[in-house]
Amino acid sequence: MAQRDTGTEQLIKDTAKRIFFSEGKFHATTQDIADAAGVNRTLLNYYFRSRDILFEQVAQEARAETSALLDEVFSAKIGFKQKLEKLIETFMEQGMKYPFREMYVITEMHRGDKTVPIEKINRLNNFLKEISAEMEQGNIKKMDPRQFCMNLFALMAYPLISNCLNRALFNISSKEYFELMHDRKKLIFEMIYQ
Amino acid sequence: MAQRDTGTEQLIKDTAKRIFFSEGKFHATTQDIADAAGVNRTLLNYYFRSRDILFEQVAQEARAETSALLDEVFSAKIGFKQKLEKLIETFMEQGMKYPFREMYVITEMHRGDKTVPIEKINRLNNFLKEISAEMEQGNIKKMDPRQFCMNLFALMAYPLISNCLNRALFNISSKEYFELMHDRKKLIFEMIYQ
DNA sequence: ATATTGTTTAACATTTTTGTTAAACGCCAA
DNA sequence: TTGGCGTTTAACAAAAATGTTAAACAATAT
Repeated sequence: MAQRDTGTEQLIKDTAKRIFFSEGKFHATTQDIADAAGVNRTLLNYYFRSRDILFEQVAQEARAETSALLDEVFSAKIGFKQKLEKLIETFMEQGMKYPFREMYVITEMHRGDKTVPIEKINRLNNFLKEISAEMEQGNIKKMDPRQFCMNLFALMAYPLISNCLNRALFNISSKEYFELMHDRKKLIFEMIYQ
Repeated sequence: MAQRDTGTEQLIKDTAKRIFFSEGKFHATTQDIADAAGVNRTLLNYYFRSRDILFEQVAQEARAETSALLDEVFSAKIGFKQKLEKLIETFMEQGMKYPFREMYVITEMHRGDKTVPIEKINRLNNFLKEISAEMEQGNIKKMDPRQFCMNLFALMAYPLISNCLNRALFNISSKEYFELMHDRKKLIFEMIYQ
C-alpha cells in the first residue's frame, strides 16, 4: 500500500532523464545514474527490477511527454497561426531543457526492434489537413504537408541537438547559444508562415 | 610493411560505420560489429588494439568525411547559389546513406569530455560572410547568418535522423520516404533562397 | 622446400556491468 | 515498546563485454 514515499523512485527517473535527455549521454550505465542521483545502485533494481525496464519506462514517459505537448497544442480551440506559435513556443522551451528526448526515443528504437507504439496518427492527420487548408488560403507556401511538418520539427529540434557542435563552430558561449535558441522561436515562425 | 592486405581492417571499419551511421545502433558492442562483418572478434583488437581506439577512429573519419564534403563545396569557384545547390545535393545524398554520422560524432562527444577538434572555423566564417553578402543583395531573407546556417543543416539533417518516427507517423514505406527525401533537395533550396 | 611474416582463430583472463540476497535501518501503528 | 513493513545498504553472484596469448594458417620470398 505504498505508505512511505521517500521520492527516491522519482529521483531516479528524473536523474535518468537529465542524463539521457539533457546531457545526451546515451551510454550511461545504471551505476552512472545511481551516482548522479546520489543513491545506491541496488535501488534501481529495487524500484525497477532491471535496467531494461527502467530504460523502457523512461522512453515510454518521453513519448508520453511529447504526446502531451502535441495534444495540448493540437486540441486547443485556436486558429492555425496561434497553434503554430504555441507549438513553437512550447516545443522550444521543452527542447531547451530536454534537447535529446526525441533522440533518446529514436536510439532506443534502434536498439531493440521495437515497433513504434504510436496512435497519434489521427491527430497528425488533422494537423496535416489544417496545413493543407492554410496552403490553399496562401498563408503558407504550397508543398507536401508532410514536408511542411518535417521542416517545422527540423527547424526546432536540430539546432538543440547539435548544440555542442555549433558552439564550437560559432565559438560562442552557452549563454549566447541560448539567446540564439530564444530568437529562433520568432525566426522559425516567420520562415514558414508568411 | 603491410604486404598482405586482406581488406579485413577496412571491412571492420566499413561495418562499424554501417552499424553506427546507417542503422544508428550506438549501443553496438565489438561482438555485434564482428558478427556483422563476419569476422572473429579478436581481429578488432588485432587491427585496432581496443574498442575505444576503433570507435574514436570511426568518429575521427566521420568528422573528416563531413569536413571533406564541406571543403569541396566551400572551396568551389562557383557562385553562392550554386554552392548552396551543391551543398544540399551532396549533403542529402551522403545523408541518405549515413543519416546518423553527425549524430554519432555528437554522441561520442557526450561520452567522454572530448574537446571538439575543429579548425574549420575560418572556412565557416567565410561562408557566413557570403551569407551576409547575399542577404544584402536580397537573395535570402535577412537574419543572423548563424541562424541561416542552422536552418540549412536542420532542414537537411533532421528528417533523415527521424526517419523511423516519421515513417510510423505518416504511415509510409521506406521507398516513399526516400522519395520525400529526394524531393526535399529542391524544397529546401526554395525555402531558404528566394 | 622452407623460413618468414602477416593474418586468423580458439581458449583463456580480466574488467565492467548487471542482478540477487540477506541483513540493517527507520518510521508508524497496534 | 515492539512488531511490521517499506526502504536502504553491503556483500555476493552472474552475466556481458573487452582484452590477451599462443598456436594454426596461408601467402610470399629466399
